[in-house]
Amino acid sequence: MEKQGRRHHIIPKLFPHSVSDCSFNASDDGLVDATNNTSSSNPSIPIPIPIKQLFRQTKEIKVMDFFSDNNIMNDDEEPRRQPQQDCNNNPPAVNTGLNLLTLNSGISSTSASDIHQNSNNKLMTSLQVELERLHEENGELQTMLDQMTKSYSQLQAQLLITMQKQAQIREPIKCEANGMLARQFMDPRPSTAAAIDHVRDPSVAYSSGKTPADHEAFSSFAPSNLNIEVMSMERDQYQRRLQTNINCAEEALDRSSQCLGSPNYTSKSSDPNLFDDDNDEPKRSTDQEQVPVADQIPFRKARVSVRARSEAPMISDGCQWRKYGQKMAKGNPCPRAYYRCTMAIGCPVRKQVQRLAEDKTILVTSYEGNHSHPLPPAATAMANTTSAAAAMLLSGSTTSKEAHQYHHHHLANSRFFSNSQLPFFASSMATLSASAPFPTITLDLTQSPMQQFHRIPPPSSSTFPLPLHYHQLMGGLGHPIQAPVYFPPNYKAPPPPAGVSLGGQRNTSTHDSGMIETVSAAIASDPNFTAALAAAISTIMGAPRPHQGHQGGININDGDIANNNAARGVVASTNNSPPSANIGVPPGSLQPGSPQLPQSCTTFSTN
DNA sequence: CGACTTTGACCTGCGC
DNA sequence: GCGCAGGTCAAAGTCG
Repeated sequence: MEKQGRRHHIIPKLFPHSVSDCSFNASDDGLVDATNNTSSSNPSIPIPIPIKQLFRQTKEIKVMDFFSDNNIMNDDEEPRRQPQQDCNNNPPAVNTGLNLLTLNSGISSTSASDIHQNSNNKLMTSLQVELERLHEENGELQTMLDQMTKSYSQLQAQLLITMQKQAQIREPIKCEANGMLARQFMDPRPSTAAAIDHVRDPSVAYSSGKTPADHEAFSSFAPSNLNIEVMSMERDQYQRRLQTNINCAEEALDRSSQCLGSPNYTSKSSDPNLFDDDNDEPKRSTDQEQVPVADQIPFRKARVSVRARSEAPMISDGCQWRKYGQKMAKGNPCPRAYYRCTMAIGCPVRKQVQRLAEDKTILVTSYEGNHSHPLPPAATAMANTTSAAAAMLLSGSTTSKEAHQYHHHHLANSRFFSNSQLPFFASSMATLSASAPFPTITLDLTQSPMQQFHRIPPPSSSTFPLPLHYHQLMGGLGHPIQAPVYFPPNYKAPPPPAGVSLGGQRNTSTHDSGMIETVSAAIASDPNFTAALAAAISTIMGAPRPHQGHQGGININDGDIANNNAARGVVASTNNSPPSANIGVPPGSLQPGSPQLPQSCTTFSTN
C-alpha cells in the first residue's frame, strides 16, 4: 500500500510538466477533460481527446503499480471505456478507430444480438481470466521483491559483521601502528550512536518490519543530528565498541530474519538492552558503563577528504561556510583555505580546501568536526555517504594487499558478490592515509569508471569500494555536477522506479542476471536512493534556488566530468529536465544562485 | 551596515 | 630549545 501511494505521487510531482504542459492545456485529469470535450458545443476539435488519452495512457504506464488490486481495473478499463462513450456521444467528431457499436448498428435480429452478447461474454471471461493471471503475477512479483529486499538486508548485515570481524582481527596490528583509528564519519545521527547505527542500517531496520515510510522518516530525521566528525579512539575502547557493534549487528541480523514481515516490530522494543527507551540511543554495555563518558569521547580528530575535479574554488556540500584563514602549504603552490561552518553559531565543523599540486584541476576538501544543527538534504546525502566511508574505515584495512584480498576473498565469498569481479558499486575509491597527522579517508571522485574498475590499488594506501550511498554524495557536491553513477560493464540497469530509467551501459548478457536482479531490487527499494532521486529531480524541475551570498559555496562545475561521463553514457541525465545550470556555461564559471542547492542533484535519464 | 574575505600575526605540535 | 609547518585569530578591507 505504501508503495502504491508513493508511486502514484512521485511521478506527477517529479514531472509536473510532462503531461499538463501541452499546448492545448490538457489537465492531469484526462477523464475530466475528455468529458468536457464530449459535452462541448464545439465538435470541431476532435484531436485533443485522443492525444490526451495517449498522454494519459503513457503516464499511467509509467506509474503503473503492479501490486495494486484496484489499478488493473481502473487503469485498464477507464481508457478503453472512455473512447466508446465519446464515440457514442460524438460519432461524427471523434474517430477512434474502435467504432465497435456501429458495426452492429444495422443488425437488428435476435440471433445477431445473441451472437454479439455471446462474444461479449467470451470477451469478459477472457478478460477476467487475464485479470486473475495478472493478479497472480503481480503477487509473485511482490513476493519476489520482498524476498530480494530481505536478502539484501540480510546480506548487508552479514557483510557488515564480516567486515567488522575482519577489522577486529586486524586491529591489534593496526593500532600498534597508528595508535588510533577513525571511528565515525559524518554520521547523520548523534556521534555516540553512530557506530551502532552502522549496524542499524536503515535497510536492516527496513527488513525488520519497518515500513519504507518509517525508513524515510528516519532518514529525514537524521539531518538534525548530523555529525561530520571522524573520531578515533584508543585500542581498547575501540575494540570494546567494536564488540558492541558486532553484537548489535548480529542482533539486527537475527531480528531481520526473525521479525521480517512483522509490522509492529521495532528493534528498539525488541531489545531493551541495546537502546534507551526514550532517545533511541544505544545503551552502553556494562563494561562501558564503568568508563566515564568523557573517556569514550574520541581523542584525536580524523578527517574525511573528498577529491573532485572542479574549476570552482570550492565545492558545494549543502552547508554554509565562512573562510577564516588561508595558508601556503609546504610543497604546494596552491594555498590552502580554511572554512568554518556558519549555519549555526558555534558549529565546530571546519573544512580545508586545497588544490592538488600535481593536478590543479583537482580540488581536495577535508571535513572535520560535528555539526551542531540541522542540515539541508544535500548535506545529509553527504553525511550518509561519508557514513558509509566511515563504515569502511571502521572495517579497517591497512595495506593494499589486505584490501585486495579482502575484496576478492570475503566479498567473493558472499552470495551478494559471488558473481561479480568486484563490487558493482565500486564507483569510487576511498584511500586511507597512514602518514597524515590525522587518520584520513579520501574519497576520490576524480577517477573514471574504467579506471576505477580496473585500477590497481596504490601500494601505500588502502582502497575501498563505496556503497550505493556514495551516489548521494555526488548529488550533494553541487548542482551542475553530473553524478558519476557508474555501472560495471556487465551491469544491466534495473527497471526504472516510478517512471525513471537509468541510462548507462547495458549488456544483454544474462550471466549475472541473478545478482543484477538482486541489485536492482536493492536499488529500487532503497528509500535513500528514492529520496535523493526525488530531491534531485524536484530541484531540477524548478524548485526555487536559494540565494547565497557572494561567498557561499561554489559548485563543482566540471565540464570534464559531465562530458566524459555523458560520452560514456554511464551518467544519466534528465531528458525532460530544463537545461541544467551547467549547460552553456563554460567550465569554471560561477553561476549565481546555483551554489549550495539544498538537494542532491544526481540526475537520471527519463528515456 | 552586516556579512564575508583577506592577510599578517600568533599559537601549537612535532621533529631534530 | 629551536625551527618549521599547520592551524587559528582578528583587524582591515570588500561587497551587496
